[in-house]
Amino acid sequence: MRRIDLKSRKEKILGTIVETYIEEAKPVGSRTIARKLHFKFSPATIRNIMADLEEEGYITHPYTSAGRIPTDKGYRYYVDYLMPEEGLTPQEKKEIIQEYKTVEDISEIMDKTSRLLARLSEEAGIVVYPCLKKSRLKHIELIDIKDNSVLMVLITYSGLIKNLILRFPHPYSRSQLEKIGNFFNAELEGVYLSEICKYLLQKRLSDDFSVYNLFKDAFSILEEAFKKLEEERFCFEGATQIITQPEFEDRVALTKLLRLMEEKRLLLEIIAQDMEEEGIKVHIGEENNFEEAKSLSLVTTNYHVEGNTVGALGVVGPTRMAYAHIFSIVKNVSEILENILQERRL
Amino acid sequence: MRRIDLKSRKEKILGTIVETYIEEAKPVGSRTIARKLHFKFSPATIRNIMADLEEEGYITHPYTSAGRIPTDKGYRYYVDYLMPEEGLTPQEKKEIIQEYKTVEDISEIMDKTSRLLARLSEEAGIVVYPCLKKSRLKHIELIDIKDNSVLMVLITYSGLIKNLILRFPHPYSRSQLEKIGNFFNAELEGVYLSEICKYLLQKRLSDDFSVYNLFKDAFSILEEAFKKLEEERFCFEGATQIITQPEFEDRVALTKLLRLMEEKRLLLEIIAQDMEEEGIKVHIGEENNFEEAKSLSLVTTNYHVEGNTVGALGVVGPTRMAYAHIFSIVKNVSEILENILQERRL
DNA sequence: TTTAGCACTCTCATTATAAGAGTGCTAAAT
DNA sequence: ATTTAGCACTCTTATAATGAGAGTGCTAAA
Repeated sequence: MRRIDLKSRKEKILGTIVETYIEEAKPVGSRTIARKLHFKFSPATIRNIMADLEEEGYITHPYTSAGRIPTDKGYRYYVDYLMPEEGLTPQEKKEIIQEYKTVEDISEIMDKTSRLLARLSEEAGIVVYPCLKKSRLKHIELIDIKDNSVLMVLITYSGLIKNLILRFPHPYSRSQLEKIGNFFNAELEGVYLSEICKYLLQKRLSDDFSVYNLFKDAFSILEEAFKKLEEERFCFEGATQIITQPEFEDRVALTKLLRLMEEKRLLLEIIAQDMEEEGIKVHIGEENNFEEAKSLSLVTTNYHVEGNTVGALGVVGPTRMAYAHIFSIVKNVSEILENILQERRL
Repeated sequence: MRRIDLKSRKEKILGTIVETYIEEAKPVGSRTIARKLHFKFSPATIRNIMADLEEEGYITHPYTSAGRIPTDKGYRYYVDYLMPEEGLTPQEKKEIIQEYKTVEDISEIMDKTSRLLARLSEEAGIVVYPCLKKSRLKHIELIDIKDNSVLMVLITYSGLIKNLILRFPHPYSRSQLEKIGNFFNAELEGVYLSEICKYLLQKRLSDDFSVYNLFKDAFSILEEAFKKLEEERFCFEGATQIITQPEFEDRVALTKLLRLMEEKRLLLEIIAQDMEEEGIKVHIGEENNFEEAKSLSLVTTNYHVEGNTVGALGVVGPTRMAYAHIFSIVKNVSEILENILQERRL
């Protein structure tokens, strides 16, 4: 949405309404605004301006004579043009450092990140695991575990480690496995995981048949295993605390929200769509395509390792959320997450 | 608690009160009971008996003249002596099969199990990961990943696979790693993971010094890594749906519950304590040691692989929960989980 | 020992009432 | 041409009052 020319006085009042409503969760009256603006305008003047803002669709009345609350359009204008840039408090920064102090494996990092987002924002936090497909292979190890089963350990340059169990139609001897493993490592090192199958298929036509023949009848097994890497995993934390917000005292709103919590995949879809686009994105209420999410807002961003977008994270809550603060939380947490992942790359 | 001699008429009435209250969530009156018992007794008779039951502490009044609700003692008696043995409906059995149809790695199994418990019981489900310490080592693989870092893959006979990253004070060559790996596999195969450190320490005094010397300065690293295996991981699902139960409309009760949900570790503690004891355990309300859990009940059981208790699972909800049904859910799900884990062992 | 009858208690839903917050409009002030 | 004060009006919310209903406990009869 382009910036509409709201004269600065109007903007100040809209901003005050939005911020006050975010804080207090109840309709904002003209007197309150006058006070917040140090009586630069009288309540009567403010009422006139509010009538204009309402006509233009930035705010509404819940009933004839209550204060005003922002509409989605109002929040959108606030987020795009009025929102101040906020930083985190030293306290919050300390909390982040503290949380990440003892992390080891990736699922722990994801867990802690989503908890952090939830706790700092006092809404729900969601984090999508770094996606393997966009990482380059550093090393493959094949370990014979039983009969026809082989454990394949994939290690990527981005520091991700993934175990896959392959069930072949017939057993391989240890020396055969070693041969295949060496072949894989020689041929596939540096290749993006998403490309591996394609790459192997091409090899079929190439020179080194002796090893390829060893596993070519098991190719479909490999293909299927690599498909597993496509699945997006994610963490979601804080559902319970967003339920206690006053907007969900209403039984209908609550039921909708609960359905969404059960079907978290819908949220994943929203957040995954954003992944391709750089920067922090905000989705406000009705802007969301899913019926269940139309009373919610999301603040999301993607995160990178070695310059590649590998995942996304964000905060989910009612449309009445502390956008400025949450913007800053999402920004900071994603940056710190990037640093941590960066340090772990191989 | 021993069976107190409640004459069978009393028992019938207590059972009816418990079951009706579980279903309806509101105090049960004498007329309702009379109807449920096909007017074998008049409401007046039932009132007399209820007065006795109340005096003995099995039921209470919320206020002078409402119906009765069971006390924790009442629920306890019901669970111990009155509860019928219920099975699952074919529908439910189908749902379980369906859920487990496509499972691959252990975290997926745990995830699905907790979701299953939550969905079937309409309460919250909790599952503790199989504990590695109680598994015997089948194979160790050491993979050089970067500078001083080595990936250690532990494979157990129970089919669990665990990756640990070891950061050594100095780098090892590939051939050194292989030597150490071979040594480990030769010496440690079949040893319980909890015993490995102790076992290696004993080796210090033994004959084969040449390999032991290679890593003995890194022993503390190993020790620390193995300590990681002690941590209990778990899944918890369904918190949102137990919040909607009428008992949590009260703001105070809700707050307590939310704190518990944030600090899920408390639940873990309860469930982990039960692990040592065989069979299905029921904890009712005040029986729980934690303040926050005193209005909740847990139905838990442990599960086994190869005869060893390796984990636990259960259902958490308000004291007014469908004990008979949930008992059956916990029993069936744990059995099926055991089968699945059993099939995966190596 | 069981049951019918009845007075009594307490909740819950409904209604009435008053206080309060906030608006919109009009007319005066700047 | 704006801005503001004043005021009537609207709608919510809290509180109290009321009555119906559910269910009890007790007494006395079956």
